[in-house]
Amino acid sequence: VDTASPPARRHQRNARGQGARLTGDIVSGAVAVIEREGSAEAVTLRAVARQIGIAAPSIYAHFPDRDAIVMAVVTRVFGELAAAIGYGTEAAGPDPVGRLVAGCEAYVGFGLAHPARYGVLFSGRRAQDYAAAGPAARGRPESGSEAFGLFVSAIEDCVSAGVCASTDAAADAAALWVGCHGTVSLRTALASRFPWPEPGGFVRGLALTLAKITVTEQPRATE
Amino acid sequence: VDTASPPARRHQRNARGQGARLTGDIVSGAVAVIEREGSAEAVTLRAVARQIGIAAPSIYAHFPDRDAIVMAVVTRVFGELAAAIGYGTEAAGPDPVGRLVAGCEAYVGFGLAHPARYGVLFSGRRAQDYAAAGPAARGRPESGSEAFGLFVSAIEDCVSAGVCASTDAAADAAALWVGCHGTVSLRTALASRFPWPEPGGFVRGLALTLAKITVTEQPRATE
DNA sequence: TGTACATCAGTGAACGCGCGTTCACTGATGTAC
DNA sequence: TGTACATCAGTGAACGCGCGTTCACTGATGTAC
Repeated sequence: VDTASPPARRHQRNARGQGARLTGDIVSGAVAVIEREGSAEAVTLRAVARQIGIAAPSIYAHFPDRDAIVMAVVTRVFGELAAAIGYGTEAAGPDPVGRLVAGCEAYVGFGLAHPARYGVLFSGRRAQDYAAAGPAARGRPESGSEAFGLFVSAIEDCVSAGVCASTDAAADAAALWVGCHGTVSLRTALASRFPWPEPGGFVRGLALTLAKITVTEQPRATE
Repeated sequence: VDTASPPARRHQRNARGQGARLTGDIVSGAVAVIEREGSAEAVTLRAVARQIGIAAPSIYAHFPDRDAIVMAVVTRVFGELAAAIGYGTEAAGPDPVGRLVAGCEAYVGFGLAHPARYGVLFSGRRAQDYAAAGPAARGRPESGSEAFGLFVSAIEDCVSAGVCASTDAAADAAALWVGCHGTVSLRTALASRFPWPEPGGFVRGLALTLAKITVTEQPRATE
């Protein structure tokens, strides 16, 4: 592997008072390294510094150590994942079943489209602690719970609409999350070496089954 | 982390003609390192050598490089997993639904009991290739498929017994595998930071749902 | 308007470490004659 | 029964590398007087 790639281009010095911008650049550089190398192990201070064209010690003004960078990456990627789910859900229209299915498809779609980034969320033994307790997560209680909360409300909406037999939204949301995560994780790991059913229908079926949906086709509810 | 632990004890030299025994010891040592450090990243030639009390270069007589050791570990652990599933299934008795549920519980139980070992199976981007194509896997076609095959036959047995609505055993076995793997992976990653339902009932419900079981209590079929 | 100074943003060289890998080797054990 | 030799199982020192981290520093820019 061509690990020691040259320093791309020299990072342009930030203006006085704008030094904090480099913090974001470092996180972006770490994500770029992860995407290029395929794993969070590749996030070293020197690799990140090369990626964005700075000297390695410059990072210490922004992060106390390597783990803090990975922590910030986890927080950012959890945000991207939640945004992808939210976007997919909104694009699906008003039908709660359609929204739930679209949210799950968006989750799986994000994970399969960005396997390295997705993997960072669950690879580190302590990644989840970073996401919840790290300095970059100030203001938001638990990044991991954001995705879970979206699953819970999707199920609750279906229950309210009378198309879902769930009596414990939290438990069924956990099953839904397990299904979506398992799909991404297993397909990514075993890749093409396995005769997988096509993801589209598979995820839809998984979502409808695990969420205990009773009426799949919901004709325009009000109008 | 106390990485550089002392060499435990000196490995006793194998008798003439028994040099191949060290091959197995190296794999066992690698598994021990993984269990102790929690990740396959910790498997270095020197760490494994320290673990079993040999000099690092001695490994080259048995494995061409580091990756080959990890490959052999993956093959061994896939075997352990399949054995655990088989044992759980057999202990459940003759009822096909009970056997299917027990197999899933054994899968999840193995994964939660040995998270580091289980993680090796799916962590490396190429771990699955090792399991199928590596020299240590000679004679068995695809280690990963072993677990999958057990899921398929469990579903087929339920269909034969008339207690399962599955019309595509392979697709439903994939869903079952996704559910079991997702449970292990997500619970391991998020650990106690999340209000998980207790594993027992959760896995049972997941298995019955995903396998499309129609009759859960099967009174002694014949007798 | 000038000038000394503080601060900011970031650098370059160096340290000690564990790593994979190579090399020439050592010492025990079996075997041909 | 002896002895030279081949083989086996494994060693110890050394290499060059990328790493995290430290240290003293540089040069631009704003600010007090």
